[in-house]
Amino acid sequence: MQAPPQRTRIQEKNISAILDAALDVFSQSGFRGATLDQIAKAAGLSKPNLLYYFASKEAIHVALLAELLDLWLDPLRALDPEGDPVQEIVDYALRKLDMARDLPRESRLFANEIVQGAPRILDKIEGPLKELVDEKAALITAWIAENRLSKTDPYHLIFSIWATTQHYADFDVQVRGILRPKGDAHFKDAAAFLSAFYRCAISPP
Amino acid sequence: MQAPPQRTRIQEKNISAILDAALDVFSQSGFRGATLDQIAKAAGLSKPNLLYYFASKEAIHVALLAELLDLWLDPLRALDPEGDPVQEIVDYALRKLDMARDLPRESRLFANEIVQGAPRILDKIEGPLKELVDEKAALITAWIAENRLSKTDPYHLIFSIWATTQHYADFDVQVRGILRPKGDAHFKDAAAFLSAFYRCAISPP
Amino acid sequence: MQAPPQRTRIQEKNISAILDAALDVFSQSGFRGATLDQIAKAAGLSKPNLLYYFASKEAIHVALLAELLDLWLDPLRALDPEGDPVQEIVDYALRKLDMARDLPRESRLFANEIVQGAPRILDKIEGPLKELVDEKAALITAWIAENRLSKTDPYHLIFSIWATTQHYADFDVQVRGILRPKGDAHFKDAAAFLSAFYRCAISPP
Amino acid sequence: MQAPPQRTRIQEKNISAILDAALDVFSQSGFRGATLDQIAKAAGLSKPNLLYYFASKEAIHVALLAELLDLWLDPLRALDPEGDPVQEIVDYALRKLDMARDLPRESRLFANEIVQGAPRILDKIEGPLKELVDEKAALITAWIAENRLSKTDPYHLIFSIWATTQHYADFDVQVRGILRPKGDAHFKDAAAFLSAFYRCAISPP
DNA sequence: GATGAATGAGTCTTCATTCAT
DNA sequence: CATGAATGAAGACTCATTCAT
Repeated sequence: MQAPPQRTRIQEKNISAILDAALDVFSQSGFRGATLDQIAKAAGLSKPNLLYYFASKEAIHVALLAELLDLWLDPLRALDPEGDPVQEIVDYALRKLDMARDLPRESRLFANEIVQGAPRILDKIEGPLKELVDEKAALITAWIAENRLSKTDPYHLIFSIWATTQHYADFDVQVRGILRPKGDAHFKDAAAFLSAFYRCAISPP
Repeated sequence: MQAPPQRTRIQEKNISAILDAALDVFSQSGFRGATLDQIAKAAGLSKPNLLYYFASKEAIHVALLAELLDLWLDPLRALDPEGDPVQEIVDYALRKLDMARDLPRESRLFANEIVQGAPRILDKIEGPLKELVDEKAALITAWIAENRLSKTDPYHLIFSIWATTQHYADFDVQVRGILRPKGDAHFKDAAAFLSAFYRCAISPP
Repeated sequence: MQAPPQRTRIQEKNISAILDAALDVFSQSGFRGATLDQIAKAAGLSKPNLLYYFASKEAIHVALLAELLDLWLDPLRALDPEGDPVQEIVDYALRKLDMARDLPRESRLFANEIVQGAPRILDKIEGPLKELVDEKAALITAWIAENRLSKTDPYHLIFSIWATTQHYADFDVQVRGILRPKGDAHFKDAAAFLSAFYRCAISPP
Repeated sequence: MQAPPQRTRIQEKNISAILDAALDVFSQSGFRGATLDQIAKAAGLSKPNLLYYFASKEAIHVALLAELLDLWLDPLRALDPEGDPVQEIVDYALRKLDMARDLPRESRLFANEIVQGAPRILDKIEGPLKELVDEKAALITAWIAENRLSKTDPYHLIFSIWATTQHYADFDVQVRGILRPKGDAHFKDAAAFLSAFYRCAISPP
């Protein structure tokens, strides 16, 4: 195990600023659409100074994805074998919905990346993500075997939770365009909808 | 009102080739990531020839979106006031899933566009799309009022159908990465899952 | 065998202009020291137009080296097994000296490349060049065996001819600095010197 | 006249390290191709620290050339008016060959510089170098007048010695490419060749 | 209709040098 | 003495678009 590289306060601050700016820009424009100029401006740094901290545009993107993947998977990790199955899953969906509301940039960052074939994160998908999903799918399968959930495919259940919740971040502009002129209120409606929806769909007969 | 310009067979063929090539490229790389070179090569035409048929890169993209929007909304349009509500909605979801399987490029084209704020299609969203959704939401509301569907928010129901079905096209690489080494079989599983899911969630008590 | 790509007159002209400009610039500044701006200016073309004809700066350099290698080796190739050994070798040296006088840019191009480790031409050196030298060295060895030349190492003889003649191109500025204020007259002196020199050194006892 | 600034041991050591690193890098990549980063890394110092000791990249290069010029000319300086002319000249060539073998970096440093027009050392060439060569050429001329050497142009004789010996350092990669798979043995062969060669060419009739 | 040729405006990246401590 | 941080200037290369035929 390697000692964590000691970072000065300036480094800490600038790296943070860069990653935050990059999240802004990458999530809105995708990797190719984003420019270092935009990121530099958003971070309040000069372009070469960006490259003093990160070797390349791609390195920034990769660092960002790596940093956020954990955060992104936390709700699924929190699925508790000891909890009540129906409640656990509904809670999971609601937590994901909260993240879509509170961290839409992060959601769109991943959406952009994956829609375009995940060229910079495929290994993470086929590695740690698959492992985690396999583990939780096994848990759900066990719950079903114990008759504590209705019979459903655990993988597609998880996919549906991702889809229905991230939709509110990734397709935000469409959602708002259709629900106009409502404001953010729709997240409460969505929560009610999804809550009822999943409860009904997975409650054991 | 002007008569539609008479198109020769060559024009017809080339425009088709361009749009098909553009669909390939834009859906995979997004607007900014795509280059006219790629499109020209895929279409088997020279770059200036592309611009003979379309005024600009953006014009190709816009034409493509416009052309596909109708196709894309057909399943929703087909929601039949005269049909059986539950069956209609389940069928709608399944038709959308079929489209995700058979026309993933189209799905990703829209996904790319909307994730990045729909800069070239926002008017369509706030216009024709909103109208159509409003209409069908009213239909669903009516069905609920007649007690032929369980009480749910019609807008979020529609969003959830979009999300859960398009997910299999837009996040295809992630789905496959997690379900590996299965092939395309997962679409059958998804159909079964979604069918049961929606039937359960919307059937009237 | 592939048909040679048909080139239009414009292509012919521009490619020539680029290669000639590149020879100017690369031979004077080396690969790293040369800039596309300089080459473009010398060729009377815009920088992107350069890259319309050659994929990259390196491609120009490689094309140039490839084009000139043949020319560069012609004098050695002309070493005639049927001729008089001493005369053949003296003539070879003199022809090389003529080339150093008439094509100093070409000489310096190779000098620059080889001094820095020949990163872009090593395969040519270890391939065609080595083969040609091996062949001619064998010829010299045969001549020696027939007692028509004095006993000398053929490889080092060839190296010495390269060195002594190309010196007048590669180290031109030094030669002129020392011989100042003479003009080009020194090439005649050099020819006399080398002629006598080699004749004496290789004539059979 | 000012007293030479007293240097601490640290300064002495660092300046040495910088010059040695610079020799490595400049001789391999030329002035433009070399970067301060490479030199700093090779010297084990930080980049700003380099510039504490030398005002600029160019200053390092100039210091290096100046430092080595003396060393480089020592063999010629050693040409002894009291010695035996033929032996003196053959020894000179052999000493130069030893230097090409033992100090190839130094040779390539000058080669790089001179091939590119000697922009940073032209004054040295036209000054001290020319003077020394003039002096030794006069010596050779005197020897010839005394009939102790064959009649040859002393300047071109000196050039040929430079050329044939430095060739083994400057064009090392080509020499090795052609003589492959021999190792360093070729220096012994070269010494034998040059020794016989010059002895024959300059011995009085 | 079609295309070879050309380019202006970017876009990422490098690098010698300076600043601040 | 030493270095982490920062940058202006330049450099290679890209690309949508235009020109000329």
